[in-house]
Amino acid sequence: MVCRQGQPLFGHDGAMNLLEDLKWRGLLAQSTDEKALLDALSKPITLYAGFDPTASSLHVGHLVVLVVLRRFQLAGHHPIALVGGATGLVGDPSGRNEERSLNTQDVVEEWVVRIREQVSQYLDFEAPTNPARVVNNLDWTAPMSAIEFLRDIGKHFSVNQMLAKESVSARLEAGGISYTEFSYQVLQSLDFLELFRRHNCTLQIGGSDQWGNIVTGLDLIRRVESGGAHAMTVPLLMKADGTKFGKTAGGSVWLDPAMTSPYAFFQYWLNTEDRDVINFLKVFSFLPKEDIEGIEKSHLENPGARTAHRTLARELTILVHGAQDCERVEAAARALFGQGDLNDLDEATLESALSEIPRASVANVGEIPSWVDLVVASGVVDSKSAARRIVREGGAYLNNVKITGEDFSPSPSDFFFGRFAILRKGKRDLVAVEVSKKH
RNA sequence: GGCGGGUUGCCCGAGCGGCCAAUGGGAGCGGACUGUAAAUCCGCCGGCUACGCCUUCCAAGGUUCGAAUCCUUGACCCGCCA
Repeated sequence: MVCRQGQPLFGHDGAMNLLEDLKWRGLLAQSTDEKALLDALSKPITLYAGFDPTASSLHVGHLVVLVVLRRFQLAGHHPIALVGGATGLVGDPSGRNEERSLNTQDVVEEWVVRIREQVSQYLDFEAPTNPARVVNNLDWTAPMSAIEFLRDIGKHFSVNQMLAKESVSARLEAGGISYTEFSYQVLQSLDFLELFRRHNCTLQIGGSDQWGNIVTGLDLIRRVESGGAHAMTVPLLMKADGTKFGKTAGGSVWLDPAMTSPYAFFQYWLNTEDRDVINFLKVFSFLPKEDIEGIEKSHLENPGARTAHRTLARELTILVHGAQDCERVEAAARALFGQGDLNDLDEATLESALSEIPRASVANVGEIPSWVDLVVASGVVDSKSAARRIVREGGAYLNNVKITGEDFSPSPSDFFFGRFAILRKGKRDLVAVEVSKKH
């Protein structure tokens, strides 16, 4: 699994292949001296990327870096995923114009556990020559005393330079920064130094907003260990319309299936704008260049077929949720969304399709709440006012048939197999209504 | 510690005693057109037991027939000075 046939892993050519591929995918934003990096990569190196526990799950934005880490592993290098048990307690000022509110230690601890699990999913720990590692920076930060920190680490930092960092200066402009967040770059630098010492880790990768923090680490390594190391960042992904990637009305698209269902996840990618779809395939998929170019060609010839979108959705859902889930949610979408008549679906198909989407339960067919109440109960809309508005505006459906009347309620005969009905809000938001079994 | 400015709905941002559930923009939502795309156009966009009622403009008090708008106190933010 480590390399594609015919591709030399190492040596100048191997390193070249890796870098050229990253460039072609648009994954190279900045790096330290490219020749030096190329030289370094001609032998297996150890590299790392850090992920701070700022929520109980990572989201699709993190996936860019995770996937790059994996690309490096596939090319034979040793990846380390660092979970920021320490840095997560402090808060990175990068890219924020406001101080973060601190999370409690308990909460961060819990998130560390979950994120550790998540990052592990994308790396191979069984690889015979280059197994992955996961580390937690709390392990070397927590035992350090304040005096040690100030004398051994702090002494190597110039406040002048720290202030000049974009992440800090932006905040000084915007209104201020606490000493806590100001110190973040020191902690991150310490991580790089520590991994350099422990594992001879000589490359850190991250989002381009991390460039400042990363090169500060390089300085520290140079000063303390006279060591040479490298840095590389991936661009912050933007959508063609200039908005942030990975956000929906409901917030982030999470990797945790409990937070973003595999169905919603698949739909997110399927609904990618045309202008972005090829770009996203390059960034996220492991499909080789030739395949993506082929997809691009057929996409341009017949965009309506949405093959590129479908490929993207599939690749990503398989990567994050596995092939089985992908198949399930795709089948569900086909069944519910397809041109076919809902009446043609058999009970088992319908049941499994409906299990993928938001739902509302009904006690028995004797007393069925209104369409409005059901949609609110499912969580798909926030208030009855909003649900009523949708009915009024002609966006309300029962079993693919438009309904009118704000007080409309489904009747018993609307339930397939006496158990299921499907509500739709607008073009693509579906709600399953299930009659719960009698006790 | 002193002086000045600020805190408005998801975000930005008007309003400066009644005409305010509160202008405008963005986001979002529905419709039309399409391809479960984009752009465009139209409509919506606090809640509810809904042509009426209820709760909002940092918090708590107060003035007034009446306050987001005035006063007092407090919290937080910003700027200048020490």
